[in-house]
Amino acid sequence: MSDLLERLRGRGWRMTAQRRVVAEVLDGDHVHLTADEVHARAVAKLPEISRATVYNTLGELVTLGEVLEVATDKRAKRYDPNAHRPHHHLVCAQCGAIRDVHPTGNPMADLPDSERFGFTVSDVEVTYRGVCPNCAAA
Amino acid sequence: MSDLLERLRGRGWRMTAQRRVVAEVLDGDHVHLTADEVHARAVAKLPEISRATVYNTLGELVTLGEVLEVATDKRAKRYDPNAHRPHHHLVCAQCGAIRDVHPTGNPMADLPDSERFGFTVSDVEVTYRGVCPNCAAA
DNA sequence: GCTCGAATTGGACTGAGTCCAGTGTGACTC
DNA sequence: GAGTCACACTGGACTCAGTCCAATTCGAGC
Ligand SMILES: [Mn+2]
Ligand SMILES: [Mn+2]
Ligand SMILES: [Zn+2]
Ligand SMILES: [Zn+2]
Repeated sequence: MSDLLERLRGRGWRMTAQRRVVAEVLDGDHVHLTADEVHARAVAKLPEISRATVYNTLGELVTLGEVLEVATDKRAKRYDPNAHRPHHHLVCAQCGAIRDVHPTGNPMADLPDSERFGFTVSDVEVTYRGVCPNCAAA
Repeated sequence: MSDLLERLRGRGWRMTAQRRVVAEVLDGDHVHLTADEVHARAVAKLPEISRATVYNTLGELVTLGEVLEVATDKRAKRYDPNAHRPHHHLVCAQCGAIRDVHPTGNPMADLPDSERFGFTVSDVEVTYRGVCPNCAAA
């Protein structure tokens, strides 16, 4: 994730301990944390970081296109650092576990003109739901 | 929508003025109201209906499978009376307008086993985003 | 090291939604 | 048509996610 910090510095981002910690927390694959989860993990590394700063930083990362907001459940937004490889999500309806998935085919092409109502369509978001192996075993 | 009331009565639903009004408000095509919008329209017909009752009734209709919850924007849930014809949504990124759409093809078939991580996948939700003709004109 | 504009802070605030104890009423019975 | 009572309704308090803001701190260029 230091390449992320590198990119951000290049874009004139002032580097602070708080921003570094938020970026560190958002590292890895299949990471989809809520803002409060990010805050909890950030506090473990930098005890006095505030909720407001976590929200500010997440908002900036989203604006910069480095992090995506995903709304897979109907509660808190989740923040997804995997912004550079387009993907969709597979969600466990029981425990909420989320995996990144890469379906074949192009759902955009599946929407005929007659179903576009004059909209200029620019984006598709696909969410698969099911039961994860863990929950199926229990 | 009186066929809806009929079905519900058949399932032992006690018929009250409040429930009738909520069902009336949720009539029509491309209807995707928030709970507070439903409440506002219900109040116009039955001034003293409470927010709690609107929430309760919407929750029951969802449980009974007569209404769907959709989370197209990241604010309030929306309630969709079009529960009996499967469909997806096309959302205007600017004004939030929502249309029901019926894409061709089956996105479920586009998720290979290797991308299922052992999940039992039962459902897919597709959201198209773009700009509606109204917003494009402005 | 200084300086100053940008970043951080915590606490108040908003909006969506839930919960609950007390009150009201639909539908069934006679 | 009145009586009953389980179920439904009410409004206000509460929770949770997120936003806002005035006062303070601090990174980085000089
Ligand atoms: Mn993801
Ligand atoms: Mn719909
Ligand atoms: Zn699970
Ligand atoms: Zn629009």
